[in-house]
Amino acid sequence: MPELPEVERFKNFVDRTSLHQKIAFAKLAETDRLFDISAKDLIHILEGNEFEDTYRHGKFLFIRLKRKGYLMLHFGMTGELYYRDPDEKSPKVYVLLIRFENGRNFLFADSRGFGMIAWVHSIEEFIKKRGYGEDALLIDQDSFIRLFRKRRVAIKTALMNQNIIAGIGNEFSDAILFQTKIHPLSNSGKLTIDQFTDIFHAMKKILKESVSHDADRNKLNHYFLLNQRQAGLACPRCEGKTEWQTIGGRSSYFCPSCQKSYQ
DNA sequence: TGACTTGTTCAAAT
DNA sequence: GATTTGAACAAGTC
Repeated sequence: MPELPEVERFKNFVDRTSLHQKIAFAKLAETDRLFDISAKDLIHILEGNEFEDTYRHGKFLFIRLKRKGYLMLHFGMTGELYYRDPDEKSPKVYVLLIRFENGRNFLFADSRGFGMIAWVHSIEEFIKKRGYGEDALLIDQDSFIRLFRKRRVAIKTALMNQNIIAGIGNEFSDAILFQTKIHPLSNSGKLTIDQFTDIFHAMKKILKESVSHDADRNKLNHYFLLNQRQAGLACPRCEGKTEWQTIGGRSSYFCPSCQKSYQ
């Protein structure tokens, strides 16, 4: 599922394929996932325009347009990008199709429809208005600790809350907490400065490494619970076995023997 | 057949 | 007002 590293991969994909080409035409499927602008206005803005540059904040991708603002894409659970020749096989169902003047198609597909498309005038304004936290790769240690110390929810729930920090989802939160031997149900406010410091460094390390491997999960097999997510697995660190529990409305996997809970 | 999965938002509760 | 909780959404997999 697209968390921060996958969105970084989409950003690199756009950089590699789609910048500085004139948009011949744009087509938007009927969708209720378009925000802050009408389909007609968005298409009007896109046609004749060019992608100039890209930015990522948490799980949001912003594509700066040569003329007027940014196209914002959020990938939900199943969002994907394609850049294809017209005669190349490409998904039949898509949310947004952009044809460049060179004849190639840029496609945003999203089979489960949890993604989002918007047009924004300013990235800062968008983030502020919706209350998203700082990006997980950019936040500094002191701010990180200050934010999490005052929360009274499960540490996993806090890590996944995009309004505290942006970019961590269900799978990375489990992997980070396994690394630090902290039970996902631990009360965030009850952890020590040392524990927050550990979580902070584990988070940066896993995210950076994942980004450097283009979000290829197969290259991150040494991070337990990132790819193998099921109950009853042998813990690589102790004699324990993984357990499943719903935390913050999401499936969580952890080792109850070596991940200690702090309440 | 149906339980389970994901990220985000929203409304209700505290 | 701030924070927390949990339901809702779609559709693919097992």
